[in-house]
Amino acid sequence: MTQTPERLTKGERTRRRILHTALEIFAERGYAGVSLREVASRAGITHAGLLHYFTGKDDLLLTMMIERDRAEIEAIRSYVAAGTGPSSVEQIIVRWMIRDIARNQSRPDIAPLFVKLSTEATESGHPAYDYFRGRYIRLRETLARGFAYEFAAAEPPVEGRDPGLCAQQFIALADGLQVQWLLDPESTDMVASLLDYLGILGIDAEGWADIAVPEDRSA
Amino acid sequence: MTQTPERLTKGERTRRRILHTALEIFAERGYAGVSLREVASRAGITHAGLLHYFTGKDDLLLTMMIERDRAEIEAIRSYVAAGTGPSSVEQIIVRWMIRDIARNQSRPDIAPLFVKLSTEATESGHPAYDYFRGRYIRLRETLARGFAYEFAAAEPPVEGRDPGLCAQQFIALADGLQVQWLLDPESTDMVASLLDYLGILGIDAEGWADIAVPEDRSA
DNA sequence: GTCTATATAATGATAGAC
DNA sequence: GTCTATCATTATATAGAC
Repeated sequence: MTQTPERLTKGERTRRRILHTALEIFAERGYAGVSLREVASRAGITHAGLLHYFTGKDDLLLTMMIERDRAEIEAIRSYVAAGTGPSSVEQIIVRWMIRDIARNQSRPDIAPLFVKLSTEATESGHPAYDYFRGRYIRLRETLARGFAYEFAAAEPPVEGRDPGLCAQQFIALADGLQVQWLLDPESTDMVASLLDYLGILGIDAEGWADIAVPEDRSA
Repeated sequence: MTQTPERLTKGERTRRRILHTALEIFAERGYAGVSLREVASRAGITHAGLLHYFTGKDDLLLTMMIERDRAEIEAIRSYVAAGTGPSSVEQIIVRWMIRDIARNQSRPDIAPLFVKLSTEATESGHPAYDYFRGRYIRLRETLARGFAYEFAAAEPPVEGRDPGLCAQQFIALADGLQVQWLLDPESTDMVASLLDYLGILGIDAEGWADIAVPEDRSA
């Protein structure tokens, strides 16, 4: 389905290396505070070389975000397709997010990026404003269906809670915990906090952080 | 206790105007993405004029944050002192935060600033890293005592919940909701969401957004 | 595919006039 | 108390060599 790295052209490999590096640096220091020269340098080329692949800084940012989203969505789909039980996205999305945050807590990757960029992008006119707006809306919808499923599947079933509101709260909680965790990792257990929230709702999420999921194969 | 604006020296008035303007612009577009020239220009002076009052950009940021904190703490203290009932900070801090967010939702002010800057400052080495780290720790402690009070005061009293964990969740929720609200104000009711969370915990927070509190008198 | 060289603009900061 | 003038640095972006 996808080519193995060895069979990629040199250009394609460079392009991916740039995207990977950009993700790393933007995750560390946001968008406005990072220069193309630095991204390029850490990717082993000059900034002029980088601009051979992307028309500019905005293009790099948005390409990176969209590419990353695509990979995430594909990972979820393939997990569902190969799943041992769950046969739709809403049946695994809440667990997926828990597992995702658990993984990020032990090996930070994309989460700090999203939190930093999403706040930075809240100013209308920011190159990623539309992207993030749409992303949050879609995520909230998907997660709302996930909560509706979990409420029905819970033992006993959860009554009287609005899945949309819970989706909103869950996302907010995850984002906000990320900030506290980045500032003070020792005193912030994101997974425990999220599982506790699910517990308050009446969802027994014991062990959700440990569900087996195929790892990302991207560099 | 404080001098009236008319009696301030010209320099002091300018200094305050700069701080006020900086807060506005940093709240809009973060720290890294804003230039001193822009702050100065919107404050009606040149950037060299601004640097007469602050040693540099970092100094402006930190002075602004600390000054703002001081005003907030004083406001809480004076509310408690003049209070009709509650006689300590922990008895009103949860309600205060709800009211504060309600006010910010109708007239955005300082909240977008804190969310944007706090994420930006999560990188160690950022000029405001230490400040935000300390601020979150203090806020969490204060709020934990607040939750302990509310749990005991609830009807019926709330048992078996960790006030510290709730404080962490409440702050995370407030921060995260702010992001969603900034991106999509129509579909995000921060106050309703927070009151719902308190409701899940067993705290009846009906009307907490409307408690009367003396307004800030600062420009 | 990546480089050097360069154009152009903006930044944080300083010195010193007024 | 605020300005103009200027500096050194860095930025994004382009043109064209190799």
